[in-house]
Amino acid sequence: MKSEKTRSNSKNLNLEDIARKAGVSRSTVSRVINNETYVSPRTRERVMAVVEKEGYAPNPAARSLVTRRTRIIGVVIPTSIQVMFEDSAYFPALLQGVVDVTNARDYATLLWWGSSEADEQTLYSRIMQQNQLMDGLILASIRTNDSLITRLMRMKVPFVTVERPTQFESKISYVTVDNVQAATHAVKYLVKLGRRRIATITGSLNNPDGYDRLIGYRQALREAGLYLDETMEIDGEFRYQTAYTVMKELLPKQPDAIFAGSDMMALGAMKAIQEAGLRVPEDIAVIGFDDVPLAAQSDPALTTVNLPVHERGYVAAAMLLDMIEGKNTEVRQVLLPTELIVRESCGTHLQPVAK
Amino acid sequence: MKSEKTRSNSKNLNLEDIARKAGVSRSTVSRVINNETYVSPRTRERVMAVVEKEGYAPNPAARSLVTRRTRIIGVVIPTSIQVMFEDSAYFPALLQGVVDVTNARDYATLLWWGSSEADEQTLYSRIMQQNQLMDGLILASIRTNDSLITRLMRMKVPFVTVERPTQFESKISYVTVDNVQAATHAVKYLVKLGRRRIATITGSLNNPDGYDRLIGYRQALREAGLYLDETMEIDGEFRYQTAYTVMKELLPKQPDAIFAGSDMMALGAMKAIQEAGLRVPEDIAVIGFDDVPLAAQSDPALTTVNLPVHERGYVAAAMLLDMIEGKNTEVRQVLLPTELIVRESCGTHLQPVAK
DNA sequence: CCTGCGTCTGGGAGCGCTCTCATAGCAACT
DNA sequence: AGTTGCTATGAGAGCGCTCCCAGACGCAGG
Repeated sequence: MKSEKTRSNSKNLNLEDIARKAGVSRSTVSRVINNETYVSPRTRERVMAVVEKEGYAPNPAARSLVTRRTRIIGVVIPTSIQVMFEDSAYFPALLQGVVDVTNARDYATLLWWGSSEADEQTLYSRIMQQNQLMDGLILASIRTNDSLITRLMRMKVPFVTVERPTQFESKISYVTVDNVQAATHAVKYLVKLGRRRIATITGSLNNPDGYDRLIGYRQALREAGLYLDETMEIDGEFRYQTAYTVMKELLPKQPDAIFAGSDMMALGAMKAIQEAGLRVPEDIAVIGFDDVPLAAQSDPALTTVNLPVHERGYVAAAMLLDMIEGKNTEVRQVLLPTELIVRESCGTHLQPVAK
Repeated sequence: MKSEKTRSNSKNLNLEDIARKAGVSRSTVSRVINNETYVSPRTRERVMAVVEKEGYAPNPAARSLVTRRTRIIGVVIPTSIQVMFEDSAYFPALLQGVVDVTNARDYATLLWWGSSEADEQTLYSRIMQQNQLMDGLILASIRTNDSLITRLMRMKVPFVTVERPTQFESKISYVTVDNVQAATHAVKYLVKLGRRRIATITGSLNNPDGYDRLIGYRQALREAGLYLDETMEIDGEFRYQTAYTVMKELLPKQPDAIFAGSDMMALGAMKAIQEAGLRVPEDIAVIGFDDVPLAAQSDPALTTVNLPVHERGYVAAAMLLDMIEGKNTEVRQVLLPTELIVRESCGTHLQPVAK
């Protein structure tokens, strides 16, 4: 009995194998699978039949070795999710927006997500090491003055951020919401309802979203001719627990309204207010930011600013793919519209103080 | 003036370039960057100096073309997140567990996440097309009788599921929680508190988690000698809104306890109960499943079953990488422990009915 | 008949790595 | 001096694709 090696039946065929089976050359098969012109209909049909029968798929490594394209984009989220946005659905919604685009345009999405343990710089080193693996990057929650940004610019890796950059702003493509304008609008709404002692619990100020919302708050007070009191601005780190704690410190100052930089912080603040025996909105109005699903279900239901998070990911991904494919090479900055969602936590129905 | 082409200064160097600069051969540089033996310390040092100075990183496509390894794993989540788990943090936590492992072991994570529009089969076709791009897969929320599973098995692509498979169970490696046992334990707890008319709002029954929890519920009633009433088992689809609706239909049957297949459903049920003027837990006890962050903040705080979601992803990823690296080739099944978290929604403090 | 010009096909080079094999150098034994 | 064994290095082939170029073929016009 001849010793015949039993080869793995799952062995992947290559172009040459398909060419042989179809009685054509490697080049012709390549033309067919890349849907190029200059192939006769008869040949094309014959090749396709073999390709489908054998379940052939081109080897992506070989392909991208020569094309220098991978059809993969990376999404970078440095902080472990719990730290940054707790139980809100921000990153899932953002990611959903991204994959809706990459799915439709036949790209794959590589997730660069920080671990609780590992530090950001390690993650960034790995990303730079692997930069040839990706055609471009979407950056979320990244400090713009980080060396990653400069390295990416130097290596000419296409990227889009989903926050306003704090550096190189004119050279970086980004998509965000007009935080300043939205915050101003929200605070003016409080003013219009008759509130005068409006405090704010801010998100982390090294995050552009958090920072810009504070700027918007100040601008509204200024335009309303109200006194700016720095002790009425407290950092809540985007966290429920922190907001709960700082709200208690805020109570002795007797604010009549709280503008929170996120819904989770608004809910934390509301809990502290209610535990102190005060009523929302009668004693203190609370307004949030984000419009998380939970906001509609709290008691009282939270008045907040709705952000198009899904769209943020969607637009960023679309912009990135356009850059990669050379459809739109110039730098673009997109500000998505926000919407004030009026519910109960500011007492829209009862107007506590006459204007 | 000589016309001199300005070449991109971001051109990636290759092994040969580094070799020339270090005065050694391609092979030697390869040995150094792969940390192989048989390189003299002097040479290694000299090469490393050049590598670092030039910021050289090997081309992943070229490398995996010959090694047939990519150091990339895929995570497959077919349904768009909103459909399946609403605002709970299930998938983020699962993903966090996965990336904690891949980060530590220097793998990259490719996200195959369904779009709302695109159907699952399209996604699965793309995955199969790209199977050479990944060393293995983690499958979440996939119907085990799907053709994807059989194709993966035929192509000998290593994979691990994070639910109990409904088919080929003995041939598939998976990691999940002991849903049956956990549900039995939870329902027995209700029995011990004196509840006798215990209804259940189940998750989707084509999901193994949802199905097994129902099985556990029935088993507990049987063991307690209680009557099994099929009209007391209603599908809540894992959704807050659906649970809210079906709970209203359940009220006329006068249950004294609800075992919900998820926390979100428990909260939906609680809302319906309270809106009907009944009290939780005095009139109806409610017990959930998942221990989402929100469960601790509801009123009353929800008694529920804590699942190690992060660990589920963590263990699955670790198992997959072991399979890929040939450290552990045999099929393994892991059941992670659960924990009953007693809060207020079952009235632990007040024991409404004497035993 | 040749030439020109489209359409279609095949062969060869080369992308940047790894891996096998050959070989040089050197020390320690016969 | 020859042999052995180990360390250290280099050369060559080849992974599976794309892309460039050469050439075959058919058909028009001179």
